[in-house]
Amino acid sequence: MSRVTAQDVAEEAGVSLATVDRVLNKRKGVRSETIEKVTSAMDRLDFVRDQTAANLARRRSYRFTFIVSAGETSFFSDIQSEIEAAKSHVAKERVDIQMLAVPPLDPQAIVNAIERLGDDIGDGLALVAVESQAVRDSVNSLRARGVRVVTFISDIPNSQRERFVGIDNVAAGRVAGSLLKRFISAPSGDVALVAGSGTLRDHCERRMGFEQVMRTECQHLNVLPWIEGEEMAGVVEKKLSQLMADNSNIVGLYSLGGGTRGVIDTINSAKQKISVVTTELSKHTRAALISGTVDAVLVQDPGHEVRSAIRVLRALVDDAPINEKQERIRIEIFVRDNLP
Amino acid sequence: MSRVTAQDVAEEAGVSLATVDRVLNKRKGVRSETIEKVTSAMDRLDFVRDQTAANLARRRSYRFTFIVSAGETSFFSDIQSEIEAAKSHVAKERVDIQMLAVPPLDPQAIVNAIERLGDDIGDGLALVAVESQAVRDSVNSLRARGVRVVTFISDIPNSQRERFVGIDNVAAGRVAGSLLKRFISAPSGDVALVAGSGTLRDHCERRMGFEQVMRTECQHLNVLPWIEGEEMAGVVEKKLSQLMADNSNIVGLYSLGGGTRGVIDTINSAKQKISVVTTELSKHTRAALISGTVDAVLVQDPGHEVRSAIRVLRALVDDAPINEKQERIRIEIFVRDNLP
DNA sequence: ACATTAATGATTGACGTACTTCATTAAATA
DNA sequence: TATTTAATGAAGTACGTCAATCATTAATGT
Repeated sequence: MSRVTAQDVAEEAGVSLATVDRVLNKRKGVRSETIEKVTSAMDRLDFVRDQTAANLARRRSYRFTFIVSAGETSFFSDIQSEIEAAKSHVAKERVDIQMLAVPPLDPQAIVNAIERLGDDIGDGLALVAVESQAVRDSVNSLRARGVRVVTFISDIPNSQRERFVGIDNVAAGRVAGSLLKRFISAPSGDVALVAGSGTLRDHCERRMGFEQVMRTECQHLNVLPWIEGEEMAGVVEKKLSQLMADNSNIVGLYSLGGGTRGVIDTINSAKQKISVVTTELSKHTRAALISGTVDAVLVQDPGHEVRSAIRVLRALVDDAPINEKQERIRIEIFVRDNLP
Repeated sequence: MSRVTAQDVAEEAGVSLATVDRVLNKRKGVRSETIEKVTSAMDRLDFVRDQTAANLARRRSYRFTFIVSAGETSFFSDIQSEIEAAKSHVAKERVDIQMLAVPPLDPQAIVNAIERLGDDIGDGLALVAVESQAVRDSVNSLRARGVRVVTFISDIPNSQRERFVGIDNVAAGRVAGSLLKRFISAPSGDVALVAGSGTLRDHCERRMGFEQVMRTECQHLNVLPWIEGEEMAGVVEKKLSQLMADNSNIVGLYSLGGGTRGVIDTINSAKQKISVVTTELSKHTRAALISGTVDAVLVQDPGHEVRSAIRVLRALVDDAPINEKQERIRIEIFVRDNLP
């Protein structure tokens, strides 16, 4: 039994192929009772239109742009290589992807990039957003032009972006908190907090989630003022070793942004046994997990995020439903034993 | 700039379309130097063949069969509904899926099902395998007939199955061990182990991984003889409450299979504070995570597994490369705060 | 009754690749 | 040199849908 075609539906419904096509593509000029005849015939025959043939006939090809941060963190270089990998992978399916790396934390750079691209931006944009009115406006005007926009990794709420592809950062912070709560067996002590920059929404949100848990469930633990590491290992190392020299009672640490290498180096050379949770799966965090310096690493899978962004953009362009379960980006917890 | 077609390649290489096609589809009758001319032209023009058009022309449609356990556990009912969901989703791409549920733990049922299907099994089979020579033979003869076979969730090594779609269960057991090791703050105590059946390979492997960690890293903890719960909540509850009555010093528990509801009910009605790690994300384990009865739940994502099995089977049929990163099934750790 | 509009049919040519047939040319063998 | 064999070209059909055109029919208004 071969597949049911539109022609079969036409015969079953007693109409012409042209009419079936009109119904299929929601073109006007069909009486509602005829529409009914056709749709019921489609149901009876279990017709599913062949997307591949449809795309071919439509000459539809998708063109998407990724604008990502050119940060020197391993996370963003992972993101970039995942985009490259996906690019060649989806090329077979008539999806063309271009990537632009812009200086991190610079709203104007994003706005300029979008301006410069013009129509070359294609059918959709995946954007690592930075909180800023200029970016918000830029996104909104893209949407007005019919370009589909998703934010990526870092969201910009209250804009017309149609979706955010990334994790719930408040929840990520809470996960860190509730893991540390369980990991720390000491009856009391201080907890250090290392972040990248206060201007990054995702960092702020993680911190918020973490402190929520600490405040409400860990009265025995005292969260120290946070260290702003500027995403640089050297800065982190300097500030953290100072902090540890000043506080001999540190029992836990959460590093929620870049510069994790600095955290690891500092702790390795310290004597205290500290429970540590960090982000990002890099060479360094892997080694630290295995050696036991770090207890858990919280991660968002860059590959999943890139593929998800592409699938979502495609679904938006096609007006197709989105498989929510598949597109949910996980807050992944890695310990020594489930490292990939 | 529109896409590069095979026709463009033909012109660039100074040959006919027919020759390009011969090269593209590895048909014989082309001189090696001509092949070189064509492939280099493809490189120069960045030609990527249009899969959608190719599939259309080939009239290729895929037919895959899933044989899964009809177990009454929530995990397998999740698997089944994910297969149903995927079925309608991939139908647009000319992929036809049928599902067969067979009695769990019954090798002969699997063999019979495969026999009965005959050629109706289609191009590929995803099988929740059971350790047995009869099943192994059955798989091997399918492979000999050209049917592509992947095992699914539960592997059957030393067979000709081309791939296993599922998690590393030994690693999952180790994860449970190293989490409990950190969660348990008591200086010493007993640890209970609840499994389903000793005849299930995945359960044995998890147990092995768990005991590895306990033996080598947790000398202060004593793993009690394991409880065989037969995947039934009632049985688990009975045996576990007996065990807890006999041992007043239980500080940790790992439930690695079905019947987790029995574990939760028992612990809820006990007074001791026990660190608990379980499997499966069900209504019950979610509630237990939120209430704090359970500390962590280790999960394999059924949706991911189903979609992965389909993608892998398709790649096998097409002789296409497999995106290893995308197909790696994660050992997911859920705590209260990263519940989906 | 006639003109107008709306709904439908019939037909056709894309889209990019697969695959076949038949003819032609070049190379290898006798 | 004649003959077989291998390599290539030329041309066409098919796949299932889209989209456009033109012709036809039915329904509506004047």
